[in-house]
Amino acid sequence: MDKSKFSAILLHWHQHENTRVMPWKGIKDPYKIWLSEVILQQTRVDQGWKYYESFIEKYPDILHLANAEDKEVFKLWEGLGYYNRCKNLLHTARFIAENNNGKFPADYDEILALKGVGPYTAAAIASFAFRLPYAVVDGNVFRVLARVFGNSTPVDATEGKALFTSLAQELLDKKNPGLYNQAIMDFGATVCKPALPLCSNCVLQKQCTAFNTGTVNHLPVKEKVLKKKTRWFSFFVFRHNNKTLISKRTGNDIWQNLHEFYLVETDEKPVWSTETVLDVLSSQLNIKKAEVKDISPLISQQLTHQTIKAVFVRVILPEIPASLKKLDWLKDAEIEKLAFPRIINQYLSQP
DNA sequence: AAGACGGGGTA
DNA sequence: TACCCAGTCTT
Repeated sequence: MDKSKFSAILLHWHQHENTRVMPWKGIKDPYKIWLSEVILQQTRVDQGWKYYESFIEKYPDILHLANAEDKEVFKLWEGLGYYNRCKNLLHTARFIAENNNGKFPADYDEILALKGVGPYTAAAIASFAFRLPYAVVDGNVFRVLARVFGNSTPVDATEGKALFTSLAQELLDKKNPGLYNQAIMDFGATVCKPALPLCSNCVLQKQCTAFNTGTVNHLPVKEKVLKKKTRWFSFFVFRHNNKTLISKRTGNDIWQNLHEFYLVETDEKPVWSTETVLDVLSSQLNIKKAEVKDISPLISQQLTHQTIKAVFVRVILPEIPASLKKLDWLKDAEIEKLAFPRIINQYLSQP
């Protein structure tokens, strides 16, 4: 592949054949670019689209976001996953509001230093909003470059990341960095797709090493294997006087900053009956008076790296025991304002 | 360098 | 089910 022709072919394709439309495409407002890029980290465009629109509607500029309450912003992020993105989003909005008078930094290194902004997002903001010559390297770029240049260096290791970043930077059209970055990502997403790429109709077919050697389906190469585990959760839905016990998740675990019911995690599948539940309540929480309303069937949720299997046990407490007094007991109207993991919302939305 | 972090689409 | 998605942060 002739490197000097690569960007020209891509830009030509972008101008004449690329019909991909997105609400943030072509805009220059760094706040909106930043927001869209954070939402799209490890997230499909279709999935992030609605979230972007509701964020822009509610927080049209960075000061609106900076002044929002955590609870409200997390509720808007609910369901999108990778919730630390939301935490960092708020942190950065407030940082820019306080330290830079709400003005987004226009320098690559300053942008990269922001929390939640890595090399990809910094290059995207720098090129789209400020026309700076930084090449984006995301999953699309890894795939397109690995195939076109027939490079089987693993993209998920340090060497491969450096190699493809350097190659991307070399190929970047320095006069149109934003346009070029947009082009290669759209190309990767719509033509040079992970599965069933549209090679027969590809403008790079003649120059593509992978196509010419029949290795399209073997590139890019990844070497890391995902380890999966299964976890067993028992959520106790404690009710007392129309209030429910709700806690906020903290610590180094999934769903940080989201809310949940009183959780007991076990190493094996829990086998609950009214009797065993009452035993556990008595021995662990010193609850002597309780009515076990019902025990849900096992509900399963597949995450990327773990399978969650959860049971929900509804318990009516005639009085709040000392062991649970300091926790938050909330009315339904308050609960509706909080963000919950999908598996809990799934349970709550059941008839 | 390796692991952790969600939820959904596709084959 | 396995893999991937406009990646980043922590250990």
